[in-house]
Amino acid sequence: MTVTLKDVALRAGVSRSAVSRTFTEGASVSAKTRAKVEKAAIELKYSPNALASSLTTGRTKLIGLVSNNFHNPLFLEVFDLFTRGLQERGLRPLLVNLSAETDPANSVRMLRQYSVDGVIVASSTLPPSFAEAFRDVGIPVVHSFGRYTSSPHVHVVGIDNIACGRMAAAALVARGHKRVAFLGGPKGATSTEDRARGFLDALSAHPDIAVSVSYASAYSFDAGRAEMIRLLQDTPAEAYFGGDDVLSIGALSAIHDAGLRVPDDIGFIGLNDMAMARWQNINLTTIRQPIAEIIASSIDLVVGTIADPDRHPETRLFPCSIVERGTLRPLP
Amino acid sequence: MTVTLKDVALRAGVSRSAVSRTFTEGASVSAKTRAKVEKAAIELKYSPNALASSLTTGRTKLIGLVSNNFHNPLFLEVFDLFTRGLQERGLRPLLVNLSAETDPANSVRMLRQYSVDGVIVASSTLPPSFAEAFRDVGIPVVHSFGRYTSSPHVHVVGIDNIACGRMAAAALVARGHKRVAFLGGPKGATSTEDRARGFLDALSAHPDIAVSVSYASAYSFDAGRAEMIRLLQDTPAEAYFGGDDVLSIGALSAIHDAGLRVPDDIGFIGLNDMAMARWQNINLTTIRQPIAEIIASSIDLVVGTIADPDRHPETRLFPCSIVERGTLRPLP
DNA sequence: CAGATTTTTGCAACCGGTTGCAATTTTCTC
DNA sequence: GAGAAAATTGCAACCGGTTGCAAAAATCTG
Repeated sequence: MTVTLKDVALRAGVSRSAVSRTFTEGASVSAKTRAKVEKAAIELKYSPNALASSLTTGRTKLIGLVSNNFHNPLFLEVFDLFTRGLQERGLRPLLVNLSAETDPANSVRMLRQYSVDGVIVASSTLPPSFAEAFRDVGIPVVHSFGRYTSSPHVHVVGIDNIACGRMAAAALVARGHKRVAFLGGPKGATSTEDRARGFLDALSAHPDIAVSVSYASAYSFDAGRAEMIRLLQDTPAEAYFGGDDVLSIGALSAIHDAGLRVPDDIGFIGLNDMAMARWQNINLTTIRQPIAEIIASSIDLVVGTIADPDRHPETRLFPCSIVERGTLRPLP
Repeated sequence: MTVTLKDVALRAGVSRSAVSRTFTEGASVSAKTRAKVEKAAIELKYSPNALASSLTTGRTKLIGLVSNNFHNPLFLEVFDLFTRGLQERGLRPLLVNLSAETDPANSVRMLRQYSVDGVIVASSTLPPSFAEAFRDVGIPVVHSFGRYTSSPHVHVVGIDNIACGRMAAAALVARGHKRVAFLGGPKGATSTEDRARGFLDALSAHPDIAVSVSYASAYSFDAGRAEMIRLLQDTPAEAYFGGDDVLSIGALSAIHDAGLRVPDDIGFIGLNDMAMARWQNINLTTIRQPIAEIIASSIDLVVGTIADPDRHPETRLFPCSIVERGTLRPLP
């Protein structure tokens, strides 16, 4: 059924090595044999078996793409960019959906069985130890959207969440709000922890401003809405920094339903700038995370690490910026 | 660096075959050797190379998941369900992002090189010929969200788009609307063509109702909004059937911005019932497409076809139903 | 055109597994 | 405990490729 090297070799009247060589970049083949082989290959519709060759070359061109964010619309953009970026370099994404799993053991085993050349962990909630589990078994790995550490054990590409927290605080302070709050994502998420830290840190310099913090159970519309509904039962703050965009959108829906107006009664700033944030019916003021750059850089890094496995772990943080839209009142 | 069968065999003091057999379901190994092998395997952290074994078994457990819908939030749900469903059966999704490509040649070549056991084409816009290209080279394939044909050449799992068009028409008719319209997705998309057909077909029985049709350039917020803005320059219809949910949400934003109220001034019904449709700030009346069933059935079918490649092509259509929310006035 | 150089080629071993077969060991039967 | 049946085991060939090496062919040199 399947056409192999041998079939092509037979038909072309050459050795199997000759066939292999015509399909190997930079191998030594005369124009004459190459022609014969290519002719035979086309006639037989031959296409080389990438997995068989991986056995000797040690390269599968398979990249494990591991994520646990299959409910945040931002991640559709992330998967789009990752898959396209990988494909452009001739790499194939093997997708792993972690769901609620946080133990790397299964993913590591599975991706090792498939001899992936490298792994990209795309998650803003998993701890650094997750990606480290891949490094521990010698698989090049980069953690995208991961947490910064001063002495990283694996490559991390993302944003400075602490700085983002500060940036959000500054934006609210600049607008003269006296009661502000952080409505974070799930409490254990590294990104939420860091954003909270930066936010509180920046506000500690403003003793006249009242600050509060609470957490939604997930980076999701429903969780953001539920938490905001809870907050509205008491006296809410004047302005909120939402843990991310989708959660903020959920919170805003609760605010509208309560008959309050945005940004007059309550201001909101999100984080991510996902495509939906600029939809005219959402129009969310937010902190833009440059995901295209993060992803391109992650791919670069994993490719580089495949080429040089001893490469020193690196942290690449990209600057974020505020995108002014309609959920935060203008600067005075 | 990597631990192989031989290393384990050596350490356990048995033959390579014995090691292979302990890791093969249902092979003949004594409890004693199995114990020795497992001990050695654990000590060496051995895990079998799935690709090497695929060479002899002819099974990679790799499934190509091909899609061109990386901008429609519905497809995040689709990818989530597919990846989880495949993983549960021990299958690994190799993701292919078609972007704007509509020629199957590249995907076919690539997925053949990786010896995928089967392919799932997840797209409501690609023509049947796309999936057929896989069947032509002997790869089991199912087209999810594909177009129904009476004598299919490949498996198709999805909904009856023509019936959905009729259902939408009936919903608008039942509400007494006299000027209705279909605001479709991209003109070439099979799903849009069929929905338009069903819609128009059902309305042809109502000569007193004025019908019009137009097309957005994509199943996207921006395209839906742009087309609606165009429509609002003239006299718009009283009620619209939107090609899908995300496009409908875009159209609704234009309607709101024009100062018109929904559903009083203009009614809207979408299609898909993606997660966002039930967000309280969207609250879209829509036709629910049972994606979980479609996906589970697609996986069943591809697995079944891998087991029996001569299986006759099958079309499985799932019933849709209207989900009443806030964008269509209640039945009189 | 002979001899030296370079390029091309095929052989054979190998990558990490699986599997049919025959030999060996274990278990069963009486 | 002997003989037959069943279970286990290792050998060796194979899956579809790649690659070092030496032989063969082509090209260059004077």
